[in-house]
Amino acid sequence: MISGFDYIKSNGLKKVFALIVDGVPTDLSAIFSETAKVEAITKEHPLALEIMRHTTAHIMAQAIKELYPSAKIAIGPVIENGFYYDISCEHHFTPEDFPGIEKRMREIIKADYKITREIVSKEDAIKFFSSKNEPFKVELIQDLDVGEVSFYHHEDKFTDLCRGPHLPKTGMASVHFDIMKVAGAYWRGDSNREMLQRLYATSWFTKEELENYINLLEEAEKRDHRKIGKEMGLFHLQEEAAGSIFWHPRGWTLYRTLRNYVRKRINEDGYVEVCTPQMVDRVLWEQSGHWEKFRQNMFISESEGKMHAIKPMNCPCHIQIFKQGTKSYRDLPLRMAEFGCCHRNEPSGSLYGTMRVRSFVQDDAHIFCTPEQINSETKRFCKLLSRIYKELGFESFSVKFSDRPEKRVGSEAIWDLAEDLLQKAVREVGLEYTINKGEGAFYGPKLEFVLKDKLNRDWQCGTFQVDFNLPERLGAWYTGEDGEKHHPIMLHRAVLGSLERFIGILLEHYAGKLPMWLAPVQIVVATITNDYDAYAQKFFDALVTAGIRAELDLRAEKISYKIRNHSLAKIQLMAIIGENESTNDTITLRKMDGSQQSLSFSAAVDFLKEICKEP
RNA sequence: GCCGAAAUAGCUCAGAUGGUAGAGCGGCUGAUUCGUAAUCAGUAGGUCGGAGGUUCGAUUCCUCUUUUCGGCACCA
Repeated sequence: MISGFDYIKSNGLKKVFALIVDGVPTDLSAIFSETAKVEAITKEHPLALEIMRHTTAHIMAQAIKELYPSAKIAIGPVIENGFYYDISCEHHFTPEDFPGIEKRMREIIKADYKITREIVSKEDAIKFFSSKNEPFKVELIQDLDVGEVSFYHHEDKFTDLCRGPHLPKTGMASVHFDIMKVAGAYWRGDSNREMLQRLYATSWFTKEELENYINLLEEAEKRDHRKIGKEMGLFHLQEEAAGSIFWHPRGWTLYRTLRNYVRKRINEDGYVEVCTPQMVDRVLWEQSGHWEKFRQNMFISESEGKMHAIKPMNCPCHIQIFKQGTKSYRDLPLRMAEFGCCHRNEPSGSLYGTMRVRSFVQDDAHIFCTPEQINSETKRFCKLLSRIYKELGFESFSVKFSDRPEKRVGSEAIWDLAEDLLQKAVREVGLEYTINKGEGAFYGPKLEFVLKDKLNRDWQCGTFQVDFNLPERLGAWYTGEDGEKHHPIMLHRAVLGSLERFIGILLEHYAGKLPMWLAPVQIVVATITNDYDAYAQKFFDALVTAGIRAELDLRAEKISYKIRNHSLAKIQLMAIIGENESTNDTITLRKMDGSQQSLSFSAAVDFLKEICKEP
């Protein structure tokens, strides 16, 4: 048997963070057989950063315990870009405390304490943390279904419960970290339990990486759709209608353009569009089961002794249309779409710009079909969605498949069928997917489509859910080939999700510089002096006739002023009209980056028609 | 909903240990007609988020409340 330290020494390895012994990540202190398969984790290894961050999280906990002895520590995991530690403390942490904690952390790193692992029996571990007045650790250990746990000691200065592995000494942790923010977080993610203080930190091997990350955050802040929406004059929100959007002319133009584009695509794909009531008697929601489950989140209106709910979704209404008259298997699949405005009383703390609102419109549709049609409808939808995402400028998206949850309705046979059909269909259209075990809806399995934006952030937008419950609950049926009555399968689907949210995503993805066909103002025609107003007006009129969304700026301002003005509003193209243009019957088109080209009057109109063309 | 922070002119922000506020941009008026990201001058504009309380006096201190921001929880 040899130790990890022996191993790296005999192999002449340096700066090893940890080892992977027979496939299991372990500390350098681990003892293992000479014949074991060993891999050294150095800086380049994918696990290295994670291990380093984890140790840094412990160092932060140690620093906090030393500076605030009354602090009780909970958990401190690694997350994307860094780590956090949850702490219960009488002292309310503020960003002013961060430099002090960071300073102490750097001292701990400099002190280069040895980090050692110790195996402790469950009983002793509980005793130890009880004596240290660490109730969260005690609870964690109590809930572990094992006989012994491992401790990590920073010499005699600090001890934490942890599975590891960790760096062999604190001096190996990177000093390129930054405590970012403090926020509340429920103990064990349970909203009924104590709220702890969560300190978030980011940590990197090099200063450069840390700076890159900070820059990325700054870039994300610049792209914030709330900020860009204001700069572009798209919408506003105000106190009297929290969670609902006031769309301004430019914003509403974007909204309508996006909606009409989707409308065109689904129309081509064999959908019919409907419009259903905004308010529906509670009886229908009781039948659908929503009243029982979501009553808290529904807006209610009462009149003449009747209680209505403002619709939180469209599906029960679509079933009402389906139920009109009789349906035969020949009517299926029936693809029923609606850009219906839905209201959900979202918790106040969850509201976020246009991304999470109480009043929104989904590009919603329900496909009524037979079980045999699930496969072809799934494929059809995947193709539609792929095309729409691509045309909107999203190069890649991923698919998640959620299978049967514990609490569910429907027979095992139909779940088997639906899950198989769904997965098979996704494979057949050539999409890769990952499985979200047990995450399906109670009424059926589902697919979720996740977009990646230019900042590499994920946004779950599309959804495709098989439902073999609601049509039955609401009494929808069709006559099959066999002459018998059958309940149709209902497929709930959306490509963009909510338009409000999707517009937010688009704004952040493009940093406001939308593709021309989506831009609310495609061009501003601006004159250099008022002598050329007539020529500018003529060009502007030609553009409007050609269906271009143009605006005319005849103000007696300098051209540089106008350029700055419109550039700040993210207008990407301007027509500059001065003496040259007017005398030569040309148009100078200027892009936001300053590049420009001169075209004849008619060529300019054609050019604009071309670049503003909707896909 | 929970924890924490914030709210001052249309926007971005400054400010006073309690004596009713200030800048830049924007608006308006006038002048300027000037070729690629801010022309000059003048002027108007604020119950300092809302409601109570303490005080001779509150935008400032206290309580409540609304909204926003950062997270957590939630998201049919």
